[in-house]
Amino acid sequence: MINGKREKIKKILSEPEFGKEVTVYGWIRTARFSKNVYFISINDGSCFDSLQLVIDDIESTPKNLLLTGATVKAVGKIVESPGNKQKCEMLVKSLEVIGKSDEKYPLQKKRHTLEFLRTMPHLRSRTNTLFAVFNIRNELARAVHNYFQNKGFLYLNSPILTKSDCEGAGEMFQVTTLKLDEIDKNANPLDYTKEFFKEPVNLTVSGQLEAEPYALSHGEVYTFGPTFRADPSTTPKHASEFWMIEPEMAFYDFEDLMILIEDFIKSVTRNVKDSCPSELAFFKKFINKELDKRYDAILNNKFEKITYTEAIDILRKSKKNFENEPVWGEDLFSEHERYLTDEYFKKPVFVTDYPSSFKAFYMRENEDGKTVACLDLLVPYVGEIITGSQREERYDVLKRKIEEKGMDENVYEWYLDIRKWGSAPHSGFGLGFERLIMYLTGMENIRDTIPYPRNKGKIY
RNA sequence: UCCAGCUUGGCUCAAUCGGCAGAGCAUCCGGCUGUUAACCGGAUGGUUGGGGGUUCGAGUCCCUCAGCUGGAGCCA
Repeated sequence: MINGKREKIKKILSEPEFGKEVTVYGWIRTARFSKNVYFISINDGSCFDSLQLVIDDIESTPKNLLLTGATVKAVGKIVESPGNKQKCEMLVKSLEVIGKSDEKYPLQKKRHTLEFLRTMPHLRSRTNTLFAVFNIRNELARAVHNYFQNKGFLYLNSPILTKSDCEGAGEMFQVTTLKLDEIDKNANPLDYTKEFFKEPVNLTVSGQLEAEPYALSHGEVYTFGPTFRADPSTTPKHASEFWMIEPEMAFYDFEDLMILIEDFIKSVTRNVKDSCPSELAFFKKFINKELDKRYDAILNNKFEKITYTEAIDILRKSKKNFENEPVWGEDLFSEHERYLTDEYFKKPVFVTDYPSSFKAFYMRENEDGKTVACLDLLVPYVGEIITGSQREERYDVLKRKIEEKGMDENVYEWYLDIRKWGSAPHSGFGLGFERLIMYLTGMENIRDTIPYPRNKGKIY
């Protein structure tokens, strides 16, 4: 028995029982050797902080095996530490290297660049930075589930393989069992009779359309799963495979939607702040000195609400020299969004009621006939993290919009059905999980918030 | 897809006008009475991303290819 006799470092550090002899297993982060005593910091994965092992009996300790990255088993007594960086440490009675390392081990104890670490996703989670990122990611996931579960939302597993394209949410990955070099590319239309599903199927770009029907049976639902977009972008904010949280709620109008989003973001942010103090202290020290301001911006502010029309007005009145002139009827550019969040408001901003011309067909048409009840939530430094809207629940209006946008009505028959029978006002939004992680950790590249990132031209 | 920048020991970076490729860390050896990403002394380690060109001489200039990074667009 190993695990049954193993004490986790998290428990030792959080509730130390001085004088107790325990057995720990872990990986060497740093080792410091002086004449009469060795210090080894080990991490066992149970928490961000390491345990310091103090070795007095240096005669029988194989110093040359105590390399960064090696796995050790240590038995010893937990004592108060005279050093000021930790409150307790282990006086080692016996130490055994059970998994060797060597001089080729690529991780040094000094800082590496994140680009270098990206080349080794199988090892980088052993570094402080990535270790902390994935702890935050886990806490945030827990917080998301807790939030919706406590509110009685149904966790819906929307399909990964799907026929729907969510109308231009992004480029799709087509899934096929056919051998690409055996396909008759000249056939028009392509012959799908030999295809597995007998028709084209893609990886999902959004679970929203599939979630809406469940909102009209279960009232309040949310999805939380992987999403795939074959966009050619390789920007720090885009990944080909990322996770989205997509709640859909019946009997929520646009105002209800904004209240929920603000409460939700504040709740999960508070949760991360309270449960990951060691990680956040680390990020503040090494990644982003102004991390506190980001938490302040969310926790101690009412989110700003402006309409798209007001946003255009603010931008046009600003003295800022934009490369792209803000014009009503055209979408906001990145530089415009950045100005609003980073310079003008310096806190999260809802930009609402965009012109329907460049927004999706399912967004509910406003009384003016020109704009729709939609929102983007913009946050400082990261930009857009949420898109949401009240959904068009009126059968006739939705049908008209589908026609106007030149979409194939047959494909959306099922989607129209839920407006035909028992329709109800409903709203929903999509949150890019990794973008929130970026905001809450200060990490500047989405590839450093995903265990195994995927991008155009690169599958790590 | 477009634009810009970068590529030098295992890692992070220097190298002035085109003139002897260098430092810190890692590793190894030695030292140090409790260290904190320890410290002190020494050693090992290089076809300067690949290919081509200009030049007496190229890390440095030119062409080309590749990879990476950033920006734009698109989006979450």
